[in-house]
Amino acid sequence: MNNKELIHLLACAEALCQKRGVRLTDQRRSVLQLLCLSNKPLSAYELLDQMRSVVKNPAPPTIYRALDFLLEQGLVHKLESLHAYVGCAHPDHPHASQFLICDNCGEVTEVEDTSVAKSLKAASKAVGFRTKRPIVELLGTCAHCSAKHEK
Amino acid sequence: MNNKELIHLLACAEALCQKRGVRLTDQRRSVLQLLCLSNKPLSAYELLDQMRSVVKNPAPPTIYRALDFLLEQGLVHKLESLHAYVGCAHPDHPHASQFLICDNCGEVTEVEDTSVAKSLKAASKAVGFRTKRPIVELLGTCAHCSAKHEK
DNA sequence: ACGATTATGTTATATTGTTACAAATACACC
DNA sequence: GGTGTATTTGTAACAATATAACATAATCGT
Repeated sequence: MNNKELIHLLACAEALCQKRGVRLTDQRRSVLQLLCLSNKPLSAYELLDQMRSVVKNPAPPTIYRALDFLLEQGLVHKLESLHAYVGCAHPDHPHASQFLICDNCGEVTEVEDTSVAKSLKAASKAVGFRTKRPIVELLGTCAHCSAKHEK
Repeated sequence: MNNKELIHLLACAEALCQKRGVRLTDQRRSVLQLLCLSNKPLSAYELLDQMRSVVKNPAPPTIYRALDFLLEQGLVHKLESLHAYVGCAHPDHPHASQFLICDNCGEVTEVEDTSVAKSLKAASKAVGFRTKRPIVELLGTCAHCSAKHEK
């Protein structure tokens, strides 16, 4: 994400929190910012390292609390299969996304496929299951790496 | 899983490994057995505890190696969101499954929905992504717990 | 029987995440 | 503005999950 995008996203996050009556404190904003500036998912402890340039002696709870908040507000996502976190690409509307995770270059793409969402809904409805949090992470090879490997 | 089912599943696993020229050793079989007998997912360390009744001094690698093998052979699945493992319900054919995980009672149901598989395939194909391992875990409330809660 | 491969034993350590309690800050209300 | 309350942050210890490294043992093909 470039600088202009970051500024827009932070403004968006700010507005969202204001509207909801929750506080986007300095620490929370910093964590969000670090995630958005990174071009790859960051683990909690990578975030912890990077936070040293922002606060004096960050400890694990510092990060996990900020992450908990941001996850609740839908501003970041957790990638369960990587134990890592990414900034949400579309924080302005609630959504169930899917993640395409390239195990070659590490690139992660967030997509929102309505057809996937629909079929998941149908499958769970068929057995009376009420989904609160759908986790969809596809591990594989991105287009770029596939092409490169075939050369 | 009841005893008869377990015997069938172990025989099936045995045959599969034979066919593939890989070894289903005592330890591996024990881990598979423990997972299949459990009515809920087990963490690696729960397995480790239970293995004490089978081998003298099991250490983490004992379990993780067995799990690695069983995962490779498709005999067990890992639930990324729970850090836990379950015996595969249909080991005899390769498949991409989805898991419905009840966060109330802990029940996990493995389903194989072709419509979900298809839409995931379409979504990834659209961006040139080649999926090797699809992870689909729906966290929510199972039918039984939903009904109970409404009473 | 021999050498090579595969599996296991053992110790230590890395990584990820939580608990518990104290101090500080922000907020609502008077 | 002061006061009590709720929220956020600081800090230390620890729990849970997973891997590394290297030694020993079992198995397999020849």
